[in-house]
Amino acid sequence: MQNPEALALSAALLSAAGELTQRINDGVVARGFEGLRPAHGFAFARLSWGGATVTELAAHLGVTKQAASQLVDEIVRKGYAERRPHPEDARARLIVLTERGRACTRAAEEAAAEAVRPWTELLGEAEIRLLQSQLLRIAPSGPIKPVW
Amino acid sequence: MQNPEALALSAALLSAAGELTQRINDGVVARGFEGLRPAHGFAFARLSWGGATVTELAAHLGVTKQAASQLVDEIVRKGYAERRPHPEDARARLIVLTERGRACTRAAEEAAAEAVRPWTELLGEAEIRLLQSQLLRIAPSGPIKPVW
DNA sequence: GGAATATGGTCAAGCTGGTTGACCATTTCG
DNA sequence: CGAAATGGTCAACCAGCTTGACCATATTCC
Repeated sequence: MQNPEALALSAALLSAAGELTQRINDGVVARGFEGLRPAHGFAFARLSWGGATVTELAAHLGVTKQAASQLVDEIVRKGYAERRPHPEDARARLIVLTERGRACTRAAEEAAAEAVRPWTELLGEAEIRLLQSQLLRIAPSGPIKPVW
Repeated sequence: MQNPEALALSAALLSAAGELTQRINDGVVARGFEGLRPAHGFAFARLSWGGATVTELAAHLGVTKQAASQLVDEIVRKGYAERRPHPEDARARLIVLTERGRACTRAAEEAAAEAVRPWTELLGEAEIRLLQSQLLRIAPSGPIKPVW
């Protein structure tokens, strides 16, 4: 792949990612969950799988544990999650989603499906599946970081 | 496409985009251009096509013109661009890249090619081309926004 | 032509979301 | 047991953006 092509690929990837994030967040807000930013969505994604500690969340989001703690403050204050004592470590606290938090996660899934739909119409079902499989092979499993 | 799949696709897309941004920026820094953030790269991309006004840049980046003006201050101070009087409008100024700015743009192209290389090895040349064509069809041409 | 309005740009102040550094409670290791 | 490591929070600070006010030049319209 030549240089300018690689840059075009990168720009397209970033542009698509930004658009998608925006649409998902808009969709979540439209479903009645206010005061949320995309970062909260990524936190929910991690929490929905059995909860997590602040430190685990920080690693997942690629920020300091102080920043993660602030974010947890926020979603707790808004009723999406709660801090419980950790069952195996008295130092730690387990952050778990409330029912409202789980409802919000489902809303995000719906919004994502809705956001992807125009792409499916554009590329067709088969190509979307291929795209997904390519991206899954490419995507690192490390922390999810903002694009810039 | 079912809900959880759409979310998985989104996560993969965002993850890949974040990783790519990081690598390109690292590559640019490694080539000796310091003090730059990914946002600067997107500004350069717009400027390299004949320059732009602050307002045009702001629209391209999806920020206020004040924010764009600050960003221009920065890259001017660091020697990547300069403000010239606009040839057709005495109110406006045309921001153009300096030779150093163009060199940095070339470095970004190299870094992008380098960042994409492992993906080419993973998927093969043909699939990468397909991926690019899919993304180009999907990507909106609107402002480039951060992923979250 | 000239007043009214729109547009390009900058300055200043403030907010938000992150950082670093210090600290306490608890756990783990030697 | 004591020392070091780990989970978490508090506090102070900082970068990058926003809003609001303002000036200079262009454009519109009578």
